[in-house]
Amino acid sequence: MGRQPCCDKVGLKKGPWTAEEDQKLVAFLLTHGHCCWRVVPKLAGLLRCGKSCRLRWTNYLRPDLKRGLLSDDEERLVIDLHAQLGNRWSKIAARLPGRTDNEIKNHWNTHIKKKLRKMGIDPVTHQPLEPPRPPPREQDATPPPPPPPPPPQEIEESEEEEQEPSPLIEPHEITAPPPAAAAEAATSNCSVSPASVLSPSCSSSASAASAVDVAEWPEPMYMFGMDGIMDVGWNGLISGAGVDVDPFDHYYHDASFDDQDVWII
DNA sequence: AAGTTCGTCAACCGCCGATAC
DNA sequence: AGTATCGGCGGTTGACGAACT
Repeated sequence: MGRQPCCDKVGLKKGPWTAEEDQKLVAFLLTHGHCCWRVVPKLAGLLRCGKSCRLRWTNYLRPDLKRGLLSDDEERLVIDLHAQLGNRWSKIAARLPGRTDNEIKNHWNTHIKKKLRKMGIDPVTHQPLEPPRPPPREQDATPPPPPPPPPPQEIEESEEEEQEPSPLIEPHEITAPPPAAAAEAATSNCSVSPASVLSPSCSSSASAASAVDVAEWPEPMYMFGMDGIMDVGWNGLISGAGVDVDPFDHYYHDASFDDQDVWII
């Protein structure tokens, strides 16, 4: 006999989260924290499985999350860490406070990977790509496979554990901004007011989740002042003028992107 | 203006190690 | 000791908006 199932998968909602669901989850977690995700949806009054709640919280609702594009420094760090760690996004995310593995993974797949390819860098091996081959003749229709790429430089696990991880805020440390303060925070930064400190206990009843009036809770995208932050992006990075740090400058020092986002060497 | 293609990203899926029973 | 679930992770999907034709 093992543990109880996470969820019965029957009658559970899937797909995009609604504002009301977000409100319920945030209200519950900010009030109670979480001891096990399985009971969170039940206590919070959500028709979701615990796994879905955990994902929503860690990837979107967590108050310590940064939103917006990665900064130049963050991007460079992601590239460096990826060269060392490979697709271990959670390890990479641990080095970037306020960023999630999902966010970094998406950014890598949609932005960085493309840029590296344009530069002739293999995003997997971080080595120069093979130059484009001439059309194959009949004789070499089946060329020998290329030699296997060298494995990415691995960071020693022991060394990694010795290093101090980025101080992400634990659920029991999260402070809940009062709705009014949250609205104010939306215009400044993602800092939250130390109005209350959470306990990880989940012994209280679900009724306490209604302590935060749903009708007064701000829109989740704005509740922590997430949007509009760090909207720097590649335009500032590649335009040339006034660029101090280029994540790729250790690949090609005499190259840049033009206005059409085309790599110029 | 309408249709199509492309880019982005939130969310799901499935696997794995740890662990409760 | 064996079994089944939890929590976490990485890969993938699909909805949606923007850009293009």
